[in-house]
Amino acid sequence: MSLATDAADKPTLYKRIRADIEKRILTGEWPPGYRIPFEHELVARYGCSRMTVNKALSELAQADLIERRRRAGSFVRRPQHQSAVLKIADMRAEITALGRTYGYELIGRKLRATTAADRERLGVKKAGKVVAITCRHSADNVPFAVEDRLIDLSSVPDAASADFSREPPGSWLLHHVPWTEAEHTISAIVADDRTAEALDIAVGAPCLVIERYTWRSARTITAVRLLYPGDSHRLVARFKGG
Amino acid sequence: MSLATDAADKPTLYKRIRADIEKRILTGEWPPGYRIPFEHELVARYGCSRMTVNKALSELAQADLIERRRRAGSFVRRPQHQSAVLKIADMRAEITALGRTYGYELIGRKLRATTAADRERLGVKKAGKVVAITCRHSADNVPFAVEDRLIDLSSVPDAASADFSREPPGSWLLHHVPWTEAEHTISAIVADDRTAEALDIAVGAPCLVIERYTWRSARTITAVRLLYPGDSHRLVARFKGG
DNA sequence: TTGACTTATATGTCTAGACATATAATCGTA
DNA sequence: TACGATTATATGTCTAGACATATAAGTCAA
Repeated sequence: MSLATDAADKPTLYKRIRADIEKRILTGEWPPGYRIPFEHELVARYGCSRMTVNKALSELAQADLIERRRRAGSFVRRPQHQSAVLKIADMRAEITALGRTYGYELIGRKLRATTAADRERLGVKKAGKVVAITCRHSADNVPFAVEDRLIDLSSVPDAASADFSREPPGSWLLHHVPWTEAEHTISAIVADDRTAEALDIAVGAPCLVIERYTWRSARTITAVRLLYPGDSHRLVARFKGG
Repeated sequence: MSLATDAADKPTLYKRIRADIEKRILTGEWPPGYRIPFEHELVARYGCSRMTVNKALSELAQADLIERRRRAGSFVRRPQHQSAVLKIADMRAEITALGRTYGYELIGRKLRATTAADRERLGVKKAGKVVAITCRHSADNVPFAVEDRLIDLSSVPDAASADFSREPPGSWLLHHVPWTEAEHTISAIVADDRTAEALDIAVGAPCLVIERYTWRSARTITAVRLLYPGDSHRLVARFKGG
């Protein structure tokens, strides 16, 4: 039998404190600029030690919900519209999540010495070798996106002998490269002849372009350009999702 | 005089521990799946208490760099390309950051009862009133983006009497609404006659579209649609930026 | 009024313990 | 061999202290 008020002893104390404060901020009860109770006040309110409330507040500060200032206290921060978590899912995951059948097709693969354009695109200076891959992802046999990728072989030598006819280079890399950082650039273009044909859309139709440049501790790994039919595809980014 | 190895006693111990581990992960020295030393081993290595290494590891877990499993240990996670922090800056900040002069111009403002299309766009069911705003942001007097916005007056009644002829609705809202969540959708279109004229580009030129839907604890606040010339504007998202 | 100095205080970090809990590994039994 | 019970252990949370440090606020002199 549980107590009358339903003890709900599931979450730990520091998480409850964090959730309590987060709720007051998100509902507007504690607006931006509001000084939330001092640690010693929360200690008294929750009847716990300072380290416990400190952990709750530290996590809120890490999430940019509050700002902590020595001697002054902790303050609710202004919402920051400008920052959003953009999910760029793995192509297969993205398509299967839509309940559609994922399809992959290798269009071209070439191993070559870097051209000046390749070096420009990869952001490297020295000459070297790359694998250039063109492939297409489809959903229910309808073109979903075309991919145009360069892999720097000086960083990922194994890619020279990898078989990309069945496995998309993106997932291959995900399993063969230990850790990476990436930069994304998003823009819009209209389809030229080749793009239109590859995506099975009209010439002049809008396309969304995502360019991703990936590296690991200052070493370039890959540069990829993804072209989506612009009117069908949508990227959804949710801010401050709990 | 500092010691030979350069003591560098600036950062606190837990931050040093966190940075040490992060570095090994990022350089690939500890690849995905690698079991990082147990807490008690790190305690021995750094000569500190368990709470200190626990704080370092907890933050790495929060940042999704490692995964912690009871009784098993802590493991380096696989890199997660699919998540990137997309910065959608405030328009003025974005333009001034480029070293250009920001300009704002109100094109139209209308207070009206919601149409079915408005309700669809705002995701509300009940009838009500909205302010519909169209405006233009420019950089060095060149059109930079056009904005088309609805504000739900049942959530933000003050917006009815706000003066949007000088202040963009985005910054007005930022100062009048306590805290919000948002969802962004990005797509591409080609400019129709009106868009082409507003952005001073050719009909049929590509445009990048960002739609943002904002709410506060389940209450709709605003829906905004931003149109950028697609070949000039770029959104940059950086993943796992230190 | 202004600037320099002092003080009070809230947060930042850390310790040396404690018990809770999930679970990998082992052991025992059918 | 397969499965259920037991045990060992790494992490999860928490405490009651401690000292460090940045800084808001007050004090005092020029």
